[in-house]
Amino acid sequence: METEKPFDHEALCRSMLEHNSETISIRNPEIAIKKLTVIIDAALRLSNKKGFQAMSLRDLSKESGVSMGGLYAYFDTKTTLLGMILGEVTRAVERELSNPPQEVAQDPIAHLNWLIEHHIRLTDKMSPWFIFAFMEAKSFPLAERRIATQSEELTERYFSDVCARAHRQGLLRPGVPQILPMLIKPLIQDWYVKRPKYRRRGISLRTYILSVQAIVMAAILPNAEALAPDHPEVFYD
Amino acid sequence: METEKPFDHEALCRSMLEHNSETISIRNPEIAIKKLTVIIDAALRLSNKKGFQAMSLRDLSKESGVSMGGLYAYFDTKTTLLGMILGEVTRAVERELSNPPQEVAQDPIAHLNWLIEHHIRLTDKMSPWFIFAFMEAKSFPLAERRIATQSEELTERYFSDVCARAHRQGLLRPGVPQILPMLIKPLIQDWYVKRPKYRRRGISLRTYILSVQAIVMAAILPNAEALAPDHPEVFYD
DNA sequence: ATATGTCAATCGAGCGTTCGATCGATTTTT
DNA sequence: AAAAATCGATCGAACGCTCGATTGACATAT
Repeated sequence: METEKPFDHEALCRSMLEHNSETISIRNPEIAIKKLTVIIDAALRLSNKKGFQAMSLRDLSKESGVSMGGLYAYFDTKTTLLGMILGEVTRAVERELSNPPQEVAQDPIAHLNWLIEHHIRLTDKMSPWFIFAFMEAKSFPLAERRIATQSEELTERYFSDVCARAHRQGLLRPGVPQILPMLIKPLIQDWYVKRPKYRRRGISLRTYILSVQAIVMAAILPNAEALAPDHPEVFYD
Repeated sequence: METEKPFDHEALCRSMLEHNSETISIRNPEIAIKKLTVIIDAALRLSNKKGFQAMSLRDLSKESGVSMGGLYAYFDTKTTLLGMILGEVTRAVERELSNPPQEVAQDPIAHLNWLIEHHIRLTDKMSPWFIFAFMEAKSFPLAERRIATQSEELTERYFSDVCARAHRQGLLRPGVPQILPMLIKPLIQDWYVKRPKYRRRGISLRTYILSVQAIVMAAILPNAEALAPDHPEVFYD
């Protein structure tokens, strides 16, 4: 049970502590990480239920079991708390998607499939974080919104770069929409944006990944056969 | 300029007044519609900027030019205001998508393309309304959230029904993901969810529609040629 | 071993402000 | 003159945030 999640909140909060050491007044790292985990956990739960603005610090205090004043040992402003969470999301995306294995990086098609799979898996493991970043973005203060926009553009560049490479190598069939790289992101996002729906319908993570890959491959590959893979349960019979 | 938008807010607010006559205390319909239009217009503008919860009624009063007390002649609760807007969105979807022209309804493929085009065009004309319904849904009270969920499921059924019909008629190629109908919605939603991005990149509505159609057609049609249409500027060369 | 001193960590009452909602006075329409 | 519509002062509750008081674990002195 303890090694279950490689991206559990505790590990993320450790990174969070390192990157915000000047605004967190707690000196003992063990205590800080443990409590930060509880606070962030509660903050994501409340935010994703009613929105960050609508979450009062009294709500957060009650949900986390940390007093009002105690909270302010971990952030100096409600907006700072927002920025801390947001920063951790963008760091995770960069960390996980910028270093594909060598054998994958050489083949643009394999690279694209790798990006799709790992991006979905990342957002799955960190879904409360991504839901937060996505749904609250519009109400961010200007500075924080810029970070969110740049992070979004970075993600898209992963897709557009690999598509451009595939195009240069003549791997695309005719009639691939130029904005296809922009449309991969919403396909990936739906997994965490509407997660309850997919859970309700019994769609597994694996099925979802295979389906998105199949759609994207169908959109770009010249030979239609390449995309009827060996997972029949995923597709129309 | 006056006949520019078939779904201008005034027409929508007229429908809104009819469906909420018991909670609106203004007796003169002309006055009511005119003022309701101003109020809803301001409410959508403010909500989509900072979130419905974060929008105070004082903000709304200032933005709309209607006094605090005046607002309460049009709704008895802030939540009621939310429900009024939401109801109008679901009505519009049903009104616009449930009656395809006869010649389209007979061919599932044409029907699917028709649904994609008209759904995108509807959300484009009513984008503030759809942004509101989509972004605020999670913070709705239970009753309002149910309406939103059912509306979402209705929309999806339009797509899944037509896909099922295409499948029964043997029009689908092998390897079409069973969850494809679920994934059409996010492709459509991206147009209004991330509209500033598409505007920034100079993507036209027409290009967007053609691109989504091309991706979906590529995903379901057996012959890849069918999807290299006569709009070269939309696609990779 | 016990007593004392120290300070990071925690707490919750209370600050000024703003919230959703109310209502009697006033203006506009009929 | 009566009715309809509009206004803005007003309310108690709740907001983000501050701050002085308290705790408890550990180092030092006895």
